[in-house]
Amino acid sequence: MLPTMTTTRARAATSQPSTRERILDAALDLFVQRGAAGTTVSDIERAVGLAAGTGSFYRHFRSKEDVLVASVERAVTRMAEEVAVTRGAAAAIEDSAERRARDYGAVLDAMRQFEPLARLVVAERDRFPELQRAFGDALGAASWDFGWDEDPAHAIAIAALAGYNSLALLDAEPYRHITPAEFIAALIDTTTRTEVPTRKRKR
Amino acid sequence: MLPTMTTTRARAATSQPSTRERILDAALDLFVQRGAAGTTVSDIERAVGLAAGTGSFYRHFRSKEDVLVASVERAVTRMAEEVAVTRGAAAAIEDSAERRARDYGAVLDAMRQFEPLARLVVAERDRFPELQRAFGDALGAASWDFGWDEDPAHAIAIAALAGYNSLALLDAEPYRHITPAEFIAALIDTTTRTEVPTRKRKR
DNA sequence: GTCTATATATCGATAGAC
DNA sequence: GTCTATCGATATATAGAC
Repeated sequence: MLPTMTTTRARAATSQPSTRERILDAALDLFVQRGAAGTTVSDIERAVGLAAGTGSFYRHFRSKEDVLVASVERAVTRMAEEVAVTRGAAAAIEDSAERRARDYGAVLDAMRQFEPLARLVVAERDRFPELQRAFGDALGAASWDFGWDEDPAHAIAIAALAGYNSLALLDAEPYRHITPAEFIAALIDTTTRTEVPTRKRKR
Repeated sequence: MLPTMTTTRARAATSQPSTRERILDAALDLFVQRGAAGTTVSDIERAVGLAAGTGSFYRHFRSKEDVLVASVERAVTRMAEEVAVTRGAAAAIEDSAERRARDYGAVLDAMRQFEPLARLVVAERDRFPELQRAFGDALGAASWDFGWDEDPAHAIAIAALAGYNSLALLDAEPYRHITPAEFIAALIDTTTRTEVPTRKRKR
């Protein structure tokens, strides 16, 4: 309401990010890398060029927990927006196989980006339930939602992408030696040859 | 070599676990739950019934990092042995579909067990590279190893199980509402209808 | 093998000068 | 908005009595 309150918004229109925003970015990096408990306020201050150990941080946030929640919520929202755009572009493609390849590629990219953030949320959600809620909202906004009964094969494909991502991250064999393109191609091939209009056997 | 050195092994044959072993168990639980940095030596002491704040812990381990590495290595080895046994039992089944269902069930169970440990390893592997090595060895011992070129459909199925596991853990839709049995059944169904000896079209 | 007591360091956070 | 200085709480770790 007061004139001075417009500072943040005014600066957002210019080039240089405010110290508050730089703290949000740097803090998230540290939280993801070392965990919330493993990150000190001094670390954050040092990362944004403030003198470590002085409480300069507290002119921008009320506590370490405050910046944890704020930074995760911001990052999760941003990523969800990007993913929705990328997947939307892929959805416009005509050819069926090509469209799936592009969509799966976009999904896998999104998972790669989301994964460090997801790890942080899972690790801290007991202490900060807000994080879990923000993450769930973001998944919805990213049009991550789809039915199981309508298309189980698609749900399985998405799960396979998620599994490939985390297994490759763990350096597990053979996934660490398979490229994303190879995996996606095989995935489409495996889940495609079912387009038979005839009813199948038992059950 | 000395007579007093046999204490640990001697007690292992009896009923009650030594304080050292109780520390290993309790510490791992805490590390998984709160992270390494979020767990204090006092927490560990309290969890095993020692007075918190006194340094009794240090009569059994030289440091917190010491018990972190030791507890993860022990747990990872134990789990790998259990998994190998369970999967071995499933491999003896005659019927193909039934064997796959049992094997996938065993794999999924193993993933559920391994997952908290895997999270801890991924979170701390930058600071403790030994953990990553121990985890990799365990994956090998658990007969987690298989080829991509020989059977990509199987590799995709394993990835799908891993993805289902982590997505359900994230409370993502629709996976949180699908039971393991349902998912496995659909997975087998999807990756099965390909047993056609005839060559398929293009490429 | 467990406790008391304590050394030493670091953490989150605040008050106040500039 | 940033720094100096500092408080109070808590952390790892050690020495020594029992």
